[in-house]
Amino acid sequence: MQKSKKKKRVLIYDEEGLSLLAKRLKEIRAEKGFTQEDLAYESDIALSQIARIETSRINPTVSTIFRIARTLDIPVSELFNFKFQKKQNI
Amino acid sequence: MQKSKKKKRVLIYDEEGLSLLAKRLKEIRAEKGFTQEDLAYESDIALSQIARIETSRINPTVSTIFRIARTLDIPVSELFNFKFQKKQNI
DNA sequence: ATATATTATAGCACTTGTGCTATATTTAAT
DNA sequence: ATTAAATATAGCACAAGTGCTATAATATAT
Repeated sequence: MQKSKKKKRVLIYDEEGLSLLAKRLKEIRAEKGFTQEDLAYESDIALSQIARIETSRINPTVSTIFRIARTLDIPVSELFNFKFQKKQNI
Repeated sequence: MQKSKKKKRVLIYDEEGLSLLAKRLKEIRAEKGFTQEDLAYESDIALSQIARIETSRINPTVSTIFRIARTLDIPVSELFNFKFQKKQNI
């Protein structure tokens, strides 16, 4: 390589998983009759953050998901109750 | 307040959930016969990161967990197959 | 006991998650 | 059609996740 293109570090971002999680959260939240604002308020999570998760625009931490699960009063595994279809692209 | 003590922002950190996840990962990884290094290498995740997760010293993102689940060839929900005992302390 | 393998810690740089606030967009009610 | 409610976006500051590298501590073999 002539100009040693500085390799930009790519962090982990699992698009498929994130959008499946988003979908699952939207579903369950609706079932439970929570608005995003309800969930945000009762979980003490920013409303913008809830929206970001449900539109899979961020890669939340597990603690955020834990807190959501606690508020919705469901096992965490419920939110991850899906199957990957694709091979992961790193 | 005299000196308006600037309130430090406290981010979400679910200790109980994180240590349950750590335990679950350790178990499953052992069952599958992976060392931390195996898992790190095959998942393309830093070894130090795997260790940090298994000692619950960090709060990983869901994509990291997704990638681990993919490598271990298990449903993500397997890693979250536990129940909270405590009320969350915010 | 002593190598060897495995796991745990540490520090740094870089990237990104999160909270906050405000605003725009979409959806639902009337 | 208007209004109101709900959801989506945006930008900033700050905290923290991640990769990398090196080293320490612990467990396992021999």
